[in-house]
Amino acid sequence: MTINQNTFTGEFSYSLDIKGRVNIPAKFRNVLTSDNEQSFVITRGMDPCVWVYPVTVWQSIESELRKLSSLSRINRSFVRSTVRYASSVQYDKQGRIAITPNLIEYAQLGKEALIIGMVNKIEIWNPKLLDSVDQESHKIDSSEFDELANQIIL
Amino acid sequence: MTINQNTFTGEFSYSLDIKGRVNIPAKFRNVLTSDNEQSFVITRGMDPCVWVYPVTVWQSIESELRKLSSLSRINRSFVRSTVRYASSVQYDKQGRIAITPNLIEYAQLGKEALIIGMVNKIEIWNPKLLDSVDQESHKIDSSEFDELANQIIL
DNA sequence: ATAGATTATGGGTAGTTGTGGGTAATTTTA
DNA sequence: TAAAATTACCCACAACTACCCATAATCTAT
Repeated sequence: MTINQNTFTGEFSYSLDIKGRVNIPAKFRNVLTSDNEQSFVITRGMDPCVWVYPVTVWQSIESELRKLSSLSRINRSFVRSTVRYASSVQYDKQGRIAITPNLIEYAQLGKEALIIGMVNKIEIWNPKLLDSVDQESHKIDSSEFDELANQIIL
Repeated sequence: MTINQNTFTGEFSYSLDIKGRVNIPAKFRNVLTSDNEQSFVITRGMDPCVWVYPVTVWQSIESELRKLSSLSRINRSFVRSTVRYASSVQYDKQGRIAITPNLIEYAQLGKEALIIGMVNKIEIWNPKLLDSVDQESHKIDSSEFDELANQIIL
């Protein structure tokens, strides 16, 4: 067991079945710490995709949110939009979680589901949608992109 | 005389077998520190080849990525594109790692695999592809090499 | 130079993983 | 309250992967 706990990388093409279930890649399940009790929190991503957090990671996000004063209007609206669509799900014996219709619609998920490890969380995408979002942002941000790459990648 | 740890130099012609496995040269395995637990992280190179990092080296990249807040669109897109094709692999008793179909396709790997030490990481090339990329870039780069000369002394 | 160890390559097998679908329990709706 | 829909839990199977052993080529040391 070599990888960091609760850390996700890599890309997987899986399918969303008729009941709205997707498999969580075995590699991801295997690095999930046991205190998560096979459960994730799924919610809307900032991009049009589904975000999947280990519950323990989500809990630490919640405690950050708690620190934000509700006096500020922006804070209230940020907290609301973050928490509103979040729900906790446990994967079944085959390693699948059920995505709520709400989120399926939001991420425009069809049969194909692209699952991407994003270090501290997992994203579930409609592959075609990701393509277009990707191209879009590459056009806009390429210089800032290079800057980040210079800082981080060896 | 001991060589630097986790430092790779030299070139090797190995073969990719039918199951998509390549041998990591013994010389490379022998300089890999034990805290890597015989594991590498493989991902897309900037050139059309496969990059192979010792896990410990990759982890330092990961911890930089963790600092980037997902509130920023550029950050999200940067993390995604960096981590998307990365996966951790452990070499077997014969010293081989399995290259994912994804990466085999990206690097256009056939039976021949050229393995090159790149100091802090390893590159796996289709030898013919490297030839053409090499010739291409020689035309372009000769002026930029002069610029590099200010930074590095050989 | 020769024996022994190491290294590169091939392939077999058992267990794991991804996917589909069935059935009973639970919730929702009329 | 009964019917309909949804959910939770179960089993089955094909494809894949991890792990094992075998062999030939290469290197090392005496």
